[in-house]
Amino acid sequence: MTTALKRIEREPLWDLAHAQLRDALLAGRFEPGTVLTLRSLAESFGTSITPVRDAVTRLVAQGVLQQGPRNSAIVPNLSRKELADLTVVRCALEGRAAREAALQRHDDATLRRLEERLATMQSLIQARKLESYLEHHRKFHFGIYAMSGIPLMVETIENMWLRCGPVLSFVIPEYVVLLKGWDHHTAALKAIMAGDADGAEREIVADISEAAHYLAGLADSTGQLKRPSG
Amino acid sequence: MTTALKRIEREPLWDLAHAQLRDALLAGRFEPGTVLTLRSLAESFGTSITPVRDAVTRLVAQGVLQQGPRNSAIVPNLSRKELADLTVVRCALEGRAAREAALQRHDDATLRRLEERLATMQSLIQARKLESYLEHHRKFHFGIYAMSGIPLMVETIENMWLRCGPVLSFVIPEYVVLLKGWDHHTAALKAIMAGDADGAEREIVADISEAAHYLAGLADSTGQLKRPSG
DNA sequence: CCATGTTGTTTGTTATAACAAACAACAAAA
DNA sequence: TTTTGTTGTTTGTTATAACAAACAACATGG
Repeated sequence: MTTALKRIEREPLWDLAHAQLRDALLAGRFEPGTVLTLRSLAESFGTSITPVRDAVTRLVAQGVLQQGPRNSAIVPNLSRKELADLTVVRCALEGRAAREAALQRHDDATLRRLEERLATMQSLIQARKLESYLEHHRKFHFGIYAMSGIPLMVETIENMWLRCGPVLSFVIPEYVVLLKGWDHHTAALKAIMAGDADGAEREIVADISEAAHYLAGLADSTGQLKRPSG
Repeated sequence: MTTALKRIEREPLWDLAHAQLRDALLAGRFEPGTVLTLRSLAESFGTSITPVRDAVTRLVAQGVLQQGPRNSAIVPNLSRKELADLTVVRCALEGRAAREAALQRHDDATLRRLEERLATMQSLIQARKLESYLEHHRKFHFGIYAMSGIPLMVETIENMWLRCGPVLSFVIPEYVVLLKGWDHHTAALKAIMAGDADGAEREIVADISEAAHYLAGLADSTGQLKRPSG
């Protein structure tokens, strides 16, 4: 039976605020180092401070926002060391997820969808549509991780991506255009389809490591990552 | 210069509530499946609902508490599948942490402290002081993970431990007394001291896997983990 | 006896106000 | 000029009240 009536769901305001902040962080729309004040956020959302307080509390608990002095929430500015740490954790997690994905059977529809997305990504790069490329790039990675069949894994990896969200936008202009990581993506997918667990893990780890190595080059003398001025 | 005066810091009420709930969860003082209502928690803490709301929001954001219908917070009851997922993630994370720990040099004081703790754990088992054994067991594991030099790793692993906190108490009566996992602990520490990365990872993974295998045997026909009646 | 409608209670959500700590600007004294 | 004290503003914290949805108990009608 099909539901004739649409399900009633009144999403709480703090949930909407949380999602909006989350997307803004992931897209790099907040300059690293910015302090987010409850009242200004409340004003921009058109609500009282109570819902935005819940949202910010949640973000801080997830480690997405750093808590500065006086429990203020600031969008994190990654140092070279923090980026290296993030890379180690991401490699362990995402490498393992790719391995688990390779160990399981998948229906053709799922695999074909990923192949199509890969093709889309290539054309988006050549068309220099960088912002929508990043969206597909993200969905490609998480499409693989979802194939592990471990929701907790996906959730944890998502948390790591959120943490490097603000600096992730730094990578757009130069790195992506050079098709860096392109071969790793195709090789990883091919390995998963072939059931090659070692290969899948190796390619994903290589993809992450190389991107991190590129990003590390953007650090200044103090170790802080900076957006390339070009 | 040494600070002559102690730093002034008035911890927020919701931080205290968060810590108390966190410890109670980790110690298994809440029966899995219990729904935590804001007003009852507020009454037991002697505060208004605002601080406890912040604390609960944080716990839910961390995945420590599950959110049931009507955004209510319930202490999670792990299924066999969720335990298996948790085990995969923990092995990837904690195995890698042990590996990183083995790759670095450590001062003798740190290593000796861990050896002493290991001895303490053994005597606590033989004296059947199970609850304080678990405390030392936890500190031993995290002592190793801290030696990786990666705070993010420690933080993420801590999150995973929190998630299996409620059922972790199930393991106390029988498993620990049998000295299961004892050899893995000593072997892991020895491997780290010898700089044997492969061995360190292997032993930690074995420790986690065997405990998980034991726990999985406690699942009922529906897949829910139950406290042994004995 | 069962189904249905009503009502009261419980519970999360949101807004608002009062509060305290921190910070910035400015003024006054050395 | 520099330092110090004051003041006003900003900002997170907490309590409280009003609100709405969900649930349970009970009553009512078939």
